[in-house]
Amino acid sequence: MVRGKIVIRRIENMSSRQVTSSKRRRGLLKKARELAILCDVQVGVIVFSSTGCLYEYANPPPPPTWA
Amino acid sequence: MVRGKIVIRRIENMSSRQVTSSKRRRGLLKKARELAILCDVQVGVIVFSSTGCLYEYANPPPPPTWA
DNA sequence: AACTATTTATAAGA
DNA sequence: TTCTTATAAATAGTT
Repeated sequence: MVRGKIVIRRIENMSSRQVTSSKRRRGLLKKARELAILCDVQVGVIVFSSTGCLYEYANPPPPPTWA
Repeated sequence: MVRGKIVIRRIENMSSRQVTSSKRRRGLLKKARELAILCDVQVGVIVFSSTGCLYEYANPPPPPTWA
């Protein structure tokens, strides 16, 4: 995408795969947050990293109307 | 972000909110797919639109090693 | 739905 | 891993 566009294919080099993973994970969670706020929709994102860590985003649903 | 940057705040106009929602939803799902493929991680995304539709992306987990 | 001017995301490098 | 920077990608406003 940047200094030479890339092809969407598994990155073989492990260290660059991890670097890309953390960068893109941040981007994905940010986009999820923006979509939820801008458009007032419920969004959930989960990412299980290869190191066994869980990263997630979820926005709370609106309160029930009977409350 | 584009012809005048925007603030991340609920879009009040309903029709533009819906347009933005569908555009950004597509972008989010694409990013999720790219992260999963490039970095070989498990990703799940769900979006509940205000019209009651469900949009999702999930990549299958790797097969169990004992198989 | 298509276009396009800009902003944003990000690959590579430091 | 965090910062920089050049460039690809996403997208806000318009048509």
